[in-house]
Formats: sequence, structure tokens, C-alpha cells
Amino acid sequence: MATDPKALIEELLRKALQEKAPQSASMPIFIERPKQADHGDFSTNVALQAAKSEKRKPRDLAIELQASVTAQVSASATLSAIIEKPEVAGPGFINFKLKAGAKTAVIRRILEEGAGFGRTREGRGEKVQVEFVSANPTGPLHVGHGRQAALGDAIAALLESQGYAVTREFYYNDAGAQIENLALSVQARARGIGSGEPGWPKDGYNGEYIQEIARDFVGQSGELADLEAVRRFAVAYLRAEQDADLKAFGVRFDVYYLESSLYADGKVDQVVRTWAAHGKTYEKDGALWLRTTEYGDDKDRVVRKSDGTYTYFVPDVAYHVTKWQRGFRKVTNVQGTDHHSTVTRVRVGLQALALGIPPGYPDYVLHSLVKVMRGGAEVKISKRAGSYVTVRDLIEWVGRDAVRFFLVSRKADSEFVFDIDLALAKSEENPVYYVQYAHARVCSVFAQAGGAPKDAAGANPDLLRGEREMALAARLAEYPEVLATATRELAPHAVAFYLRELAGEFHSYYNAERILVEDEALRAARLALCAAVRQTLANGLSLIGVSAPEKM
RNA sequence: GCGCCCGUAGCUCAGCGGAUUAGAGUAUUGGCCUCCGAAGCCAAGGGUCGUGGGUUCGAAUCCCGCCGGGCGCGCCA
Repeated sequence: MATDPKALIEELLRKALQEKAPQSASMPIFIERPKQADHGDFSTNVALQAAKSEKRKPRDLAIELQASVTAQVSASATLSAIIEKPEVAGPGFINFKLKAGAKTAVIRRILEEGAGFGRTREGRGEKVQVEFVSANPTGPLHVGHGRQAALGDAIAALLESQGYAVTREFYYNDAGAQIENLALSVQARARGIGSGEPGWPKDGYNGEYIQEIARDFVGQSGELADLEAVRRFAVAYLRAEQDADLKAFGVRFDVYYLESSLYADGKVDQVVRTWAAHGKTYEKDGALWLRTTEYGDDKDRVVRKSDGTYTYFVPDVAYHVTKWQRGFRKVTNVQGTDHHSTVTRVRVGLQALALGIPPGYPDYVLHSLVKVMRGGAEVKISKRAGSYVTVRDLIEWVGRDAVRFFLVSRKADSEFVFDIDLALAKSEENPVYYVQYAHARVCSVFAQAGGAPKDAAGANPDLLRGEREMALAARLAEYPEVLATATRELAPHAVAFYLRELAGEFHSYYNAERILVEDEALRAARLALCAAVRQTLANGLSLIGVSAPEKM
């Protein structure tokens, strides 16, 4: 028998369905935590769902299910100690209440499991890969990359928490025309040629960083005529810059995969040969085309241009072949929505290779670009323009924790506005401080109590009977479900929202009740509850890459 | 024009495997520090969930049209 109350209730309902509504015996059962306290701790709408196929009135069916569940509960002493008799409400909801002791049991569990609270082995060690940031080494990381870094890292952490073996990977587009362009721009700058002047490359990069690279290159007496040397220097320079930014942001990668290596290893050629061998390509207008329309694309795509070079998506496909061959059956790419056309392209390219890769491979999490406002006007995010807000700017302005929390607090596909003025002037109102403050507050209480309780051994959670204590315990118990859902949906924003709520309930409790009361037993019980709150806050914050300070 | 995404309180956003009274933060207003940190708490006001239809006993949630916004539609990446 399950020990988790929610799982228990599901088992009870399943059995009730088999008894009272055999037609619907195998239907999915959704058990929610109602917003309204008087609707109990758990609620289900199975009766409403099943009523249709059973051709019954929802409320009548609900009453029968309720009777079955009640009978099962009364028959078992264990169950009776955990669950109250359920109630039928509204159009046919069945609401469940837990016995007070069953609610606070989670406190013991949290203190026992510690940093492991919320973690599961669901993933069974399956290898998964999360690719994110993957910025071209042609400029510093901008806010969009920051969003990607915050999202990707949190998604990776969530997958790890559910038992997957995660590889964080960064793909470097270090082989294309843009790199050539970068080298030419630096070379021109070093020769004193400004943007738009004679000799300036078409579509050259004219950000200030180009001048810095040029200055450094000349300063190290680099040979300006040697474009290859300029290219190597510029790429190394920008990679170092990006690495520094990512480090400051607290994001680490396990693998940096170089696009250039795909060419060097012949993997790009191999992809094209395989397509040709399967009759998926044809020549037209001096170029080589892939029959992507066979897979639902609206037109065929050029893979080898008439100048003999490949289009960008060929190495992209080759890259994903390596992911498959490296044993990643589950791959998530975090990218901006401006890349959404590559989703079909890459998937189709993989299909045309006939390697047995599933059609939906890989997964994508696409995020809208961040709009940065300053002084009431939008700050343009454009590499070419050279004026845009970088990740480093944001970190310097509002701090790493605030940036990460903020960027991960929104659904990936929602567009949102990062108001620099607001972040600058009112950084203390950022929700991250609210959550961190709750953590620091618990630490402060422990400092006065002469130390944190090591475990729940000396505490009796049954002494906690206050409304706020019950609410806090229920919130704590919800944490594992939040992680499971957030992982399944690749939606780390749910963690940020959860932490906000947990912190809120703690602040509320703290203001209403004194923790360090005279009564030693009650005091120990409350300290245990605080310890559980602190542990859960710390666990959640670490998933989204935010620190849990003891003092602020 | 076509494709994908978005439109929920003044502002920034949750909710969207349909269901019991639509939620937070922030802003505004009014309270709370002789007592564990006021970066906090308590309370009030504020929404025809873009709009018009449809499905349903029931729609912010599903379907269609329209309006508004974002992104994409290269032999660029």
C-alpha cells in the first residue's frame, strides 16, 4: 500500500470505480488540492468525468463512490488514522480531509530526507541531454541568452531531481559565415576602418567589443593580414567572455560541442551522403536540395549551396545524429522562438536519414525573447547594432539571484518585459528576496534557539494543530508533486511560484505565532516545522540556481 | 498572404488534462515593531479572463471567425 496520502486516495477511488462504475474503471483519476480550505485537502472530479459514460447523474455516482471509499476506510485501522470520511459537494466533487496527524507527518519525512526531499528515481538513470544557450561566439551574451541559461539550467536540475542522468551541453556555431564576418570586422577595426566606411565588411559587426578585440589583437602584435589568426583570436576572446558570464551566472556545462568538429570529422558529409543514398536529394540551379516536403515541410530545402558550402541546418542535423549515437534517447533543446523554423527542419532532416530516430526527436522548449525597457523605451537587442543589454549588465545591476529568479519565473513561451528601471530602483521588492528572507528568518530563529533541530526525533508534530500550521504542512507535502509536474512539463516557473507561496505561508505563520514558546514540547514541534520549511526552501532554490542565504 | 505562439486586475504575471466563490506580486488606501529580523504581517478597493459565435448540464480553460501583439516564412545562422 502506498504511504503518500494522495496515492492512497487514488487507490481508494480506483477500487470504488471498479465496484460502482465498471465502465470507467480504468479512466484517469485527477486529484487536486483545492484552493478553498473548506473543500478539504484533496478533491476529485471523477464522478463528474465518469457520469457521462456511466449515464448516471454525477452527484448520485459521487455518493456511491463516497460510500465505497468510506467502507474501505472504516475497514482499515491504518486508513482510518490518515483519512476522514469524504464528502460530496457541489455538482459531484468528492472532497477528502486528512487527519491532522497525517498532515504533519511530512515534517518527519522532510527532516529525514533532507536535500533528498522531492527527489525521485522516476527517470531510472536514463541518459538525457539538455542543450541550451548555444550562442554564436560573435558577441557577448544578451538577455535572451540569460533567459535560456536560467531556463535550461533549471530544466536540467529538475530532470536530475527526478532521477535522470543529465548532460548539459553548449553547441558552438564556430564554423559558419558569421564567424568569417566577425574576423573581417575585427580586422577592419584594427586597420582603423569604421562602420560604413570604405573597406568595412558587408553586414559587419560594429559593437564596441569589436574594437576591444581589435585593440587587444594589435596589442599582442598579431599579424593583421592573417585573417585565420584574427578569427582564432576573436573566437577565443569571445568564448572566454561568454564563459566568464556563464560562470558569474552560476551555470556550468558538461560538454561544449564545436560545430567545426562536425566538418573535421566528416560527419556533415556523411549526413549528405546518407540522404543521397536514400534518394532524398536532387540537384537544381547548381544547388543540392533535400526533399523535406516528403515529410510535411512546405517546400524543399537547399542543403548545399551553389558555392559548394552547406547551409546551417546540415551540421545541425549531423549534430543531432551524434546526440542519438551518444545514447541520448531524450533530448531537450532550449531555444528562442526565433529559431522555431529549425524545429521541423532538424526533425525532418533526421527522419530522412532513416536511422530509426522517432519523428518527434528532439524535444524543444522555445522561449519568447525578453523585451528590455529602460527610461520608458525599449532597448534594442541586436548584435549588429552593438547596443544591447548583456547578461553581465543584468547581474551587475540587480544581482545574480534576482536575475535568475526573475528569468525563470515566467512560462517559457510568455513574452515579458524586463524593466531595468524597476529592477534598478526597486530591486529589494524582487520576489527572490521574499523567498530568501523566509529562509534567512528560519536561520535566525535557530540561531536564537541555540541551533537547528537535527531531526524530528525530539519533536512531536501532533502538537501542531493551528490552522496556519496545517496549511504550511500541506504546502510542504505538495513539493514533490510540484517537482514531478514541473519536470514532466519542462516548466521550472512552477517551482518559482511554489517557493513564493511557501515563503508567504511561512511569513504569515511567523507573524501570527511565536516559534520560541516556553512550552518545550510545543517549541520543539514548531522548530521541527521551521526546519522542514527551511529545507524545502533550500531544495527548491537550489533547483533554480538561487542561493539560500542564512543572513541578508 | 501562410505557419507557430500570445492577449486574465493600472502594471508584471499564474491558472488553461472544463466544474465547488477567477488568483498572486506590484501599485493605491488603512492598520501592525517595549516581544523570535517590518526585505515582514493584517485588511480594503480593483477583472463582462481581447471580441463574437459554437460544443457542454457547466468554458479563462475545448473548437471556429475576427481584432490586437510577437516570431518565422533565404542558395543567413
